[in-house]
Amino acid sequence: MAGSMPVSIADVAKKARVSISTVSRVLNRRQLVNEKTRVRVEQAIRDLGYRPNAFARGLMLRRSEMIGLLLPDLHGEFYSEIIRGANAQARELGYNLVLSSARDGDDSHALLRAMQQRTLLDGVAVMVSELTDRIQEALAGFALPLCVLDAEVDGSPHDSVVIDQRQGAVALMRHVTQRAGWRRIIFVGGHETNVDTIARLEAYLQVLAERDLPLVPGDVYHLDYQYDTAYALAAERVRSWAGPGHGVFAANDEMAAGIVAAATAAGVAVPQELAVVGFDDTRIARMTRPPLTTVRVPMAKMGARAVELLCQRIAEPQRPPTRISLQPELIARESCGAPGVRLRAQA
Amino acid sequence: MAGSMPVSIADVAKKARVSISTVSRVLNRRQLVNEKTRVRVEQAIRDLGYRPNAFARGLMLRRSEMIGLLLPDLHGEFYSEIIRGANAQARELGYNLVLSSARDGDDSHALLRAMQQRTLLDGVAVMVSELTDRIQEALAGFALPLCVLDAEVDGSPHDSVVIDQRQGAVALMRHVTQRAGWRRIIFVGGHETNVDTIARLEAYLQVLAERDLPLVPGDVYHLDYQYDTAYALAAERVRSWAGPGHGVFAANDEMAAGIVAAATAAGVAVPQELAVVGFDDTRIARMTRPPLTTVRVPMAKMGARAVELLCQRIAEPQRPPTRISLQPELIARESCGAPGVRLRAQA
DNA sequence: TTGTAGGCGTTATCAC
DNA sequence: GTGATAACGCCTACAA
Repeated sequence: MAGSMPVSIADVAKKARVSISTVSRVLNRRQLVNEKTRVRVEQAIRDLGYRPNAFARGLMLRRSEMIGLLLPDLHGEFYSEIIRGANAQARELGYNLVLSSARDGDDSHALLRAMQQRTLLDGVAVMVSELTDRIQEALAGFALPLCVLDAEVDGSPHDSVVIDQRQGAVALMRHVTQRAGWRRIIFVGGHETNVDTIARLEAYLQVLAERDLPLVPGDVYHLDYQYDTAYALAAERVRSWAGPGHGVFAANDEMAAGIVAAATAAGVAVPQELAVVGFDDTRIARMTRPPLTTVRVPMAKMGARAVELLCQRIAEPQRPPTRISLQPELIARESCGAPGVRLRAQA
Repeated sequence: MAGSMPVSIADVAKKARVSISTVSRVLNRRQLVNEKTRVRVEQAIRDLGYRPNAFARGLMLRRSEMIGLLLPDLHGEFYSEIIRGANAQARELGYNLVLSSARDGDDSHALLRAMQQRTLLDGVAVMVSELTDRIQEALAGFALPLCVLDAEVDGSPHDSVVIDQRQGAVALMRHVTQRAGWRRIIFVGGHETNVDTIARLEAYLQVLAERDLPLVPGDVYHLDYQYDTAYALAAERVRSWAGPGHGVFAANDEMAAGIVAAATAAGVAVPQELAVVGFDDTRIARMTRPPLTTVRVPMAKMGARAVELLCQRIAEPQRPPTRISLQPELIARESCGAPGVRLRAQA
């Protein structure tokens, strides 16, 4: 079958006793070639195990059918689901997905540079978790088709798909204050510069004000979205947090689960002595005991829509920027202590 | 800055009043270039916003610095961790990672074909969960450097990194039969053709025989590795499974967690009335109540080592095939009912 | 319907 | 040190 030395279109042409262009036609516009010749060429292709060279092809066509997906991290189900959705949609549209993630020291800004530097990508979908100046700058000067996930960039000329975090977080906060009767709310977020944390904290402050609840600065914590860290913090603080009408708003389900586990381990009953809610509705929310009240974020959909937008722009570079806003959904379960609220079936 | 029309190396050369070759030399820093000319060229590059065309470059160099990672699925932490490890290692070695996964109808075999068809990949790391004839065939005739994950392919000429599943599963089975005193063991695996399930089932049978325990055909189930499916099955069967010395060996942690949850919901105490163990030691294992006894599979490491092997082969195509076997590790927690066994600290 | 020839943007091999 | 020039493998007018 496949010889070990690279076989080119010229080899096929010779073997089929036709010209190079005819082989090319067979490869691309099959209809424009005589039936008999086509069969002969196809036979030669098979015999030689010929595979068109994608570099040469790309050099002419100026496209690789590859798009990049740049994520701030790869840890946990949140990103995993985005990848899953993006991958499925990319395949659907005939693209391959090139994955990359900020890691350790080097931030997204450096990666953005690298991605457009000597790259074969037709475009990039990028999720930024912090909007530093350098990142804004990198986005603004980006040379490839671009789609921004999750972050709101003011006056951005790029396509973007965002979650209406504010709305979801407000709904959650109203639920716990109105339905579950929380009066003291501990906020446990990610890093202070994280865009998601910022949006959720804003909602926290807004509803606190709405309900005339005092803002206690010491009740706002900034961690890193990880289970373990939240567990450790809660293990230390949970007794001081506990009390009637007290609850924790964790900025994601992982941290919420860690807090529930730490509370339970410390003998603090959830939700009776300390209620807890999370965010994202990853699978861990249902597996926690009690199951977490949370806000469902359509992660896979977000990935899929971003890829879709990106591919549309690649196909039609001049179209006006589109912004897709995905609505999150309040998922009321038992960890918040609201009486008998079951908005949907639970596993 | 960057003009909108593609600027080539020729433009840079003209602007810097040098030849194309000199620009190329500046770019690749191989040979010495006069300091003054170098500066002039670099200035021109900046002024024009020149980025070398990766296709043309690849056409000459015959490499893209991209490697593929082909997974059977993208669902859940298992694959997510493999991706994470692979991505980190790829970056480390200067490669980009192109992700792909079998989805719905089209199996890995079709994907393998597609990947080498018109692709710019320097090599592919592939994880196969079923060793059908078509897949074996696709692997055997693969034209690119290849590294196989997880599956044992007899007499394979390829590099591979595998987990010694058998050994891990045997250790687990011995633990539950000897330390925890199980005498009836329900096995809940993935699909019958799944390579992991096969290995774990073999260990199950082996230790059953070792311990002179009867094999009850009705006690072997084949599901799909999902939490929900396992929950549903257990919800229905858990009362008939319960009993002193009875336990469930689930082939992954997700299913084990589902079974624990279903048992708890049905009022069957874990591990007193029904013990449960899982496999993989994903994070869910620690979060389950009681925490799961399981076998730790170094998923991220598996991904990283596969990429490493692959890149070594790309660099040195003629080297003899390497096979890396990673050892799993028994993690004894509380769900198995063994008395006071704590091999390691728990979160 | 098929062939010829030019070009895509690099790198590599020579000369100078 | 630097500059022509020939590959690399493919696509696509244009000609036949």
